[in-house]
Amino acid sequence: MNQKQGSAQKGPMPTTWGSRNDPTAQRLVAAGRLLFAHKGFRGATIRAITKEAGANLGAVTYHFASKEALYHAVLEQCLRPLRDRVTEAAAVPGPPLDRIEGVVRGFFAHLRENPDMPRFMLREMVESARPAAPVLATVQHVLTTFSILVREGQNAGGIRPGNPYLMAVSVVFQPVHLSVVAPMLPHLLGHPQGEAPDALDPEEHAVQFVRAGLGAGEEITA
Amino acid sequence: MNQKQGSAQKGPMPTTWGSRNDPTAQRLVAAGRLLFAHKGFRGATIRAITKEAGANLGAVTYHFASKEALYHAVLEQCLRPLRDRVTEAAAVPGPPLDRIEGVVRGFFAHLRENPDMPRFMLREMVESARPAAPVLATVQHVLTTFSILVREGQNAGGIRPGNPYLMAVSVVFQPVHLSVVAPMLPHLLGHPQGEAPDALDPEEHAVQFVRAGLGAGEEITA
DNA sequence: GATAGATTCATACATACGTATGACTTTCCC
DNA sequence: GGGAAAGTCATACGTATGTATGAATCTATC
Repeated sequence: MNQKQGSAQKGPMPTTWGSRNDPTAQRLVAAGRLLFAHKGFRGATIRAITKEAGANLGAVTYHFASKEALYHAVLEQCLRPLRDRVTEAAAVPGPPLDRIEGVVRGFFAHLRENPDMPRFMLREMVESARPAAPVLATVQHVLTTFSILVREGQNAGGIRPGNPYLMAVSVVFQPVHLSVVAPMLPHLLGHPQGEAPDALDPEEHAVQFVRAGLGAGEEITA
Repeated sequence: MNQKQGSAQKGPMPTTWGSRNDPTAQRLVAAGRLLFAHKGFRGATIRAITKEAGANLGAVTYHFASKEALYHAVLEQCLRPLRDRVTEAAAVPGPPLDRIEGVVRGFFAHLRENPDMPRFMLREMVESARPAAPVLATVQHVLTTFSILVREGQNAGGIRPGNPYLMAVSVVFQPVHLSVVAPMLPHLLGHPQGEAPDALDPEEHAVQFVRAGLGAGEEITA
């Protein structure tokens, strides 16, 4: 009948996991990602997801055993690449502030390539009292990575003193909320269409804001 | 039968609006505020709200005509004081950077006094494609207020160049997400209970981060 | 090409939701 | 104190939801 996701290799193809190589399951994850991001867990119905994926109503139950399991699969597929990208961006050599800039830019790139992700992250941050496991792992990882870089910079002298975790929070949320809000800005401020008042480059702005916010004070002129 | 909210003074007391002075309607707004903030619009059911308020199932329909109308009332009750506080904090005399600090502190104070508000704001930002009217008005107002202060500071020289709206976004979200994330930090980072690793003062951190992020570079030493 | 397993499909079921309804009880003004 | 309006209450209705079920179809191996 069903196949639980954790149990053995009983998937449609004997690969590592029951959804790989399977068009339907893949399409379900893609559709779930789209709809979960835009309507939340409760708001995205199995009927809408399966319709979006061109699959039968029973497909989610068959391939993932439950809506929540599909949700976890979607989260994992969204967040794992982000974790990887943050890890490698933090590992390049150079002064900590430059590496932080690299992570911020990597974050932006990832959000640009996956447009439904920032909404998703904000939503998960807010939706459940206890975030799901992939979210928790990602947040922990990103926050820890940033805070280590911050502490390094504080020891080396390029970053001003302050709690590294709070600094990490202030930094990591810049790409997230700027990616969500910046596209809405023209509409929010009353400008009729996409007519941007000035140049709206959230990434460049974020980089400068973060560098200024963390920096010991002389890196702009240097 | 019912009383629509917009129509005339047909409320339980002939005051300005149908919910003022009425214990039940007030309790519904309070309960709705609590539950909407924690579970979202769809997640907070009328049954849960009325139970929380100690009212009958039909109370929402009777006092507000619909769940959505209650939601709007809740939003209005949440956001109006915030708008007012921002307005008056921005109006005090002084250099723009100090007034921005004042607005940030006012923001924090408001969020501290209304603990379910930051979740609420993030949620509304993310939940609906088009935010509700009170949210839109508040966001517009706060963003405009900040951007005006930023531009003033840029002209006066205390604030570095850059798009004022993006700067406003970066500033205004600091109180919001710090208020949400900071209490979760010890748990997120694995520290068992409320045992904070260092001093966790989100407000002080935000003020310094914002000043540094916006400042032209010399206000710390000055 | 038959057969077993994997997958799709239509449909059914139980539950939870927002709202409607009409009877009941309280409150207030003359 | 009587009566109308305001408010409360229990219950019903229609719909939407996640999941279960069993038959039908596809796929691959011998």
